[in-house]
Amino acid sequence: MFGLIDCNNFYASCERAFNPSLNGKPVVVLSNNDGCVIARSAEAKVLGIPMGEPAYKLKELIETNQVFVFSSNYVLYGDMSQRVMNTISTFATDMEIYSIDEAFILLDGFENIDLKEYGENVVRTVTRNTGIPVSMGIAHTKTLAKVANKFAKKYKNYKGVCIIDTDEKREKALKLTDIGDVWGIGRRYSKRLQYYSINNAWDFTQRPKNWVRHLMGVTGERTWMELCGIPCFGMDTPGDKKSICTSRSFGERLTEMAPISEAVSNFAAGCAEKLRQQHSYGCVLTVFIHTNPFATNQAQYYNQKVMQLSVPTNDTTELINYALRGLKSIFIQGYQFKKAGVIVSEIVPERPLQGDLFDLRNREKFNRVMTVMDSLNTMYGKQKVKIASQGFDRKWKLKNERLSPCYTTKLDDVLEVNA
DNA sequence: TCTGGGGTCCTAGGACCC
DNA sequence: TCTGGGGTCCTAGGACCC
Repeated sequence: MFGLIDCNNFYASCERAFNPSLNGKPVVVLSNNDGCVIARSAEAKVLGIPMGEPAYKLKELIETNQVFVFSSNYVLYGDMSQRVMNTISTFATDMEIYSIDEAFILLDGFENIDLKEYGENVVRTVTRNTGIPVSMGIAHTKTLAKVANKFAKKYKNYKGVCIIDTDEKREKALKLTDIGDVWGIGRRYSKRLQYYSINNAWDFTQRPKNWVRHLMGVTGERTWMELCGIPCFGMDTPGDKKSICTSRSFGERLTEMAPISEAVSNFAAGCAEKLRQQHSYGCVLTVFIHTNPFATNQAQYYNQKVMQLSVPTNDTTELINYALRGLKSIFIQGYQFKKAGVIVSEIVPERPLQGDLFDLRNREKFNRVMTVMDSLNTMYGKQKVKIASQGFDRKWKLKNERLSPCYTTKLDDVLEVNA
């Protein structure tokens, strides 16, 4: 059996964990740049605030209902996620962290254990240890565990745990699950399936396998089988990233090269750091810039430059160099730029490294520089040491006017309790 | 005025090889 | 008039996830 533990309204719950006055109140968390809603507490959902809605469209609704609004604080959420995962890991020998707020665990050898009791214990313990409410779904396949998890969240008297372990329960659950809510069926397929009068997950399983294969390929076929109780997905051990992207929308529109160069330097540096963390090198670097696609009355420009690196690298200085050269080749004066980014792809392990016969760079030396830089930044804080082109102006910086404190990672932000 | 950021996998078709 | 059979690799686009 697979268990899926998923945090309830994760980002909103993180904000609440250290600010209990928010309990029972509507809370929303906004995306970078305070752009759109990416998390909502149950109360905010009741108010009809949709996921992904731009914040400015909700201004009135937010004011009249006294919704508490937060900029996203990924440092806090990342740290809270680790705490949740640490607790879950004490309950299982095989665990797969699937995203920032959910994890699968393998329930093998649990034949003589009361799964309901076990699940309730997991849910209770995680919530007690971290302050984050979670739910757990248990079933024979990952996709069914996902379905079970939705019911665990939906019905209070389940005490946060739902188990689908018989055909009767499976049929009942699938009949109550909209086709679009199935893991692996997104907006497009859900629309196409509805065209064939498939409205819920049960309808879907009643179609012949070949028909599904024809319409949706092997991925659809796998989902079909999983819903029928035949496992297609095992526990995954996520390997190294195959592409790494760092990109941001700017807090204000930029027209000049200088602040955009600074931003792009920082994005390249971010990619380099991520590469070093997973002990990989990148072989291709892409840099892109574009104007604001929503501003339809303005002149639009999008361009990107893809560059093959002469030697695979994870060196910040080298990647910044490429990125800035690429930027220079695509930047045009006269546009209001809104976003830029750097993507590193064709990622290979650090060793063995294929060198370049004519390479003049002292790679040993630069490697040591990077190692020292990383260790200084680990010890004294992010970006204590950086490359000059990363700059200090930060004209491109994000808008985040409603940022909560970093309660768990910054000494100055630690809560004070008056007793 | 104001609309996020980061990933994965699969498939079809074209170009090429013998 | 008639034009084989068997492969690989790459890329763009489409779908999905959180």
